[in-house]
Amino acid sequence: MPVDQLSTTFSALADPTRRAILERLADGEATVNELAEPFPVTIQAVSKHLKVLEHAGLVTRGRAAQWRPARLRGRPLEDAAGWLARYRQFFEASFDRLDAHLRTLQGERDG
Amino acid sequence: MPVDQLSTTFSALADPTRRAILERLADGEATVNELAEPFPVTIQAVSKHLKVLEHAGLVTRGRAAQWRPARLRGRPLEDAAGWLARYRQFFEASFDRLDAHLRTLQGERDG
DNA sequence: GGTGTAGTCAACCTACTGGTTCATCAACCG
DNA sequence: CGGTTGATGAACCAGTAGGTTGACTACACC
Repeated sequence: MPVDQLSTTFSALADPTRRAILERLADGEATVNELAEPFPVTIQAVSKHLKVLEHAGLVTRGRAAQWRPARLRGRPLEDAAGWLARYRQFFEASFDRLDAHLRTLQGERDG
Repeated sequence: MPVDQLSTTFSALADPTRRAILERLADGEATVNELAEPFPVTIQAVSKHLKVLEHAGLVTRGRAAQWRPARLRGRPLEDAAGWLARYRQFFEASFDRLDAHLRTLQGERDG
């Protein structure tokens, strides 16, 4: 029974169609029809997915004439990434190195 | 219909009990009874959660006498974090500014 | 071999999910 | 006004998820 924000977020991300929708929205806002185009499901199904994403705070909806463009909101993604970041020590090589590199860069700039 | 790895991972993370189990396992391996102790559910339910986590590749099980200790595996978490990292630009706070700053620096250098 | 402890299997129940179809609302356009 | 386009609402359905209880397997120890 997912009620907390993090559960809602991860749950929303657990569907490939919804992740694809978010990927599309990363390029800018889009209408339901535009979003539905690549998928072999009905518009209504996509509309439902958008409801889920909206409920999770991952998208907001605008209103322009008869269109209700969806726009990405990153906040919950940031929280999810924050939760995952606590397990960095269990990740293997590459990310660690990237992170170390970023820290080094930052250190050079700030120090 | 979550069949891909990422969907399986996010789906596994979408349950607060399972996330708590992972948090516990970050401190080292534990038996089913130890893992079940904090939760108001039966051992069987926790056993099921472990099955889900195992199926998602997030834990492996050992075998010592009648115990089957669970151990955290970070790999899928890394993949999930990798997916989320693509949305860094949509995060508001520090990372965003750092990123923008880095881009600016690079632009100055390259342009 | 019998008893206690750790854990899983199986059957079952309720609730939710992702999808459908059909109907409806809202806004533009001729 | 009437038709068309964009999108949602509602009812329904099959499958899955998370939980339970009860029975069972596996190992340890006397």
